[in-house]
Amino acid sequence: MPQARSIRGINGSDSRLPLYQRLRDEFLLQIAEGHWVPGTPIPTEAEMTREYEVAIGTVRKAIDTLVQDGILDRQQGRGTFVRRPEFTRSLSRFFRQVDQQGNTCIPESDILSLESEPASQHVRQALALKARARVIHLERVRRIDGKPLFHERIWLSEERFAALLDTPKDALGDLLYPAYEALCGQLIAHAQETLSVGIADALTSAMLGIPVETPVMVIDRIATGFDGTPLELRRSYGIASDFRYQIDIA
Amino acid sequence: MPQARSIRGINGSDSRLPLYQRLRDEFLLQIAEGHWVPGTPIPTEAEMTREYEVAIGTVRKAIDTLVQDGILDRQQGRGTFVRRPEFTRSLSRFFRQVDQQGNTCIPESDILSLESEPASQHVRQALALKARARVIHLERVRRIDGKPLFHERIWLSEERFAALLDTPKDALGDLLYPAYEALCGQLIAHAQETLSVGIADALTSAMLGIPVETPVMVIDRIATGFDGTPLELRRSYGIASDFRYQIDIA
DNA sequence: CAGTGGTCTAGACCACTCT
DNA sequence: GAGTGGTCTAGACCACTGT
Repeated sequence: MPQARSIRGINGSDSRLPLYQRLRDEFLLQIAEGHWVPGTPIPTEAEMTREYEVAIGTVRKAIDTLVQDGILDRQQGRGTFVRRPEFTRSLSRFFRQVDQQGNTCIPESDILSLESEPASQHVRQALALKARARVIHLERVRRIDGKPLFHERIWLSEERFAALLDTPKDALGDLLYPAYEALCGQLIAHAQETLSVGIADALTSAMLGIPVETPVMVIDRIATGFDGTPLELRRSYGIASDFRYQIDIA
Repeated sequence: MPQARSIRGINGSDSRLPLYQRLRDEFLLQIAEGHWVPGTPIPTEAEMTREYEVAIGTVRKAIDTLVQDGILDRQQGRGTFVRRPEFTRSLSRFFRQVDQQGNTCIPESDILSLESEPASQHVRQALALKARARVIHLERVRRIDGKPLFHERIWLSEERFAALLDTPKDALGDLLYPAYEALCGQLIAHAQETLSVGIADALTSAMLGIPVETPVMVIDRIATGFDGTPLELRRSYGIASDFRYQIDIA
């Protein structure tokens, strides 16, 4: 019988906070520390009730907030899981990405280069690297039916992602994040994207097949792990006229 | 003692749906029909418990979902209210709108023209107007500290907004939606915005003080009332280099 | 102070998934 | 059939707002 580690006093949480919020913090800790990982269900509601000595409604409310935030995923009859983030929600999905049959699809990835280089100051800051750290730099083009959609520049800490240097660049597939997980054990949990408008430089315009100095959408992304460490820095260039973004205001 | 109108059978809702979802639908109906309006609290949880003959937890869950969707607003000790939509969440807030003191602020509105005209086919469709209906067309520039931020074109059904034609255009103030409510009794509840990139035409470039053919962000907005009727069509042009949009992917 | 929403409990029963 | 999350109930007590 495991010791019930009552949530009421522990955990560093402000004990004036409602129980369900302290529970929520505790759950986030379990995820950040890697005790709960995507793929295996987290403990059942009944177990948590015993473990933390709270009512099941309180456990449910704590889980509710995390489900709401897209961090957990309930599956009736199966269990509750840590969600893999849905990068289909990226700003990049607002580019016209349909194939000849009219289906939305994942663009093909064509990696132009993959090499080690010293981190520039900007990259070192964004990835929180030590002085004189090295990074892996990828350049790639993403296409649908051969039509270029994005030109992308990506930087990764060489220390964490060294395994990529031993992999032929044509073997990485169309999606990088599964490769990060499989080859380097690095799980991407969150990302922050910033959209702005720029002007195509020589390389980008050549890659996208547009005249130089045409407007392009620029998407800057910083992707982080479950513990908040920045793992990937990415800049994507897309043709501005292919872009259309829609929101609802309630 | 009013008749308890049990939610269990009525309301056109599919009776296989959970109670709280049928309650939610019922609440949305109260809002759409104007029985619940912003400014006065909706009935208390205890009242609804009696009215619909359900447990208070079920009422709370129904309200929870509407609060989550930004439709209701709970205020402890005061009551629960129908929310006025926050148009501070518009895409337009992603333009650099700070004054000389560095504070975010509401741009000044300078109405260039306000006149009645026959609806074009595009406007008629967007506002769901009858054939040969007339519309009110506004053109305005929005500025901060005198610096132009947007050029806007706005169309409204003349039938609903006739009172605007009797108002001097300088008396409308910086925000139109309060004027719609005060002068025309038209409450904006939702809006849908679409962002794309275009090229400034002669008028827009003159209004924004930029060269012709410079890239501009184009925000198309359709704003609707609580019952879903489209009320306003709006197109805003802003300087692309002032634009920066940020999202989080969880 | 009365009345509101906010938190928490304790349990019943249902619907779904897997074996 | 055993075990999971989903729905619903009934009530206690707390925290905040207005008078």
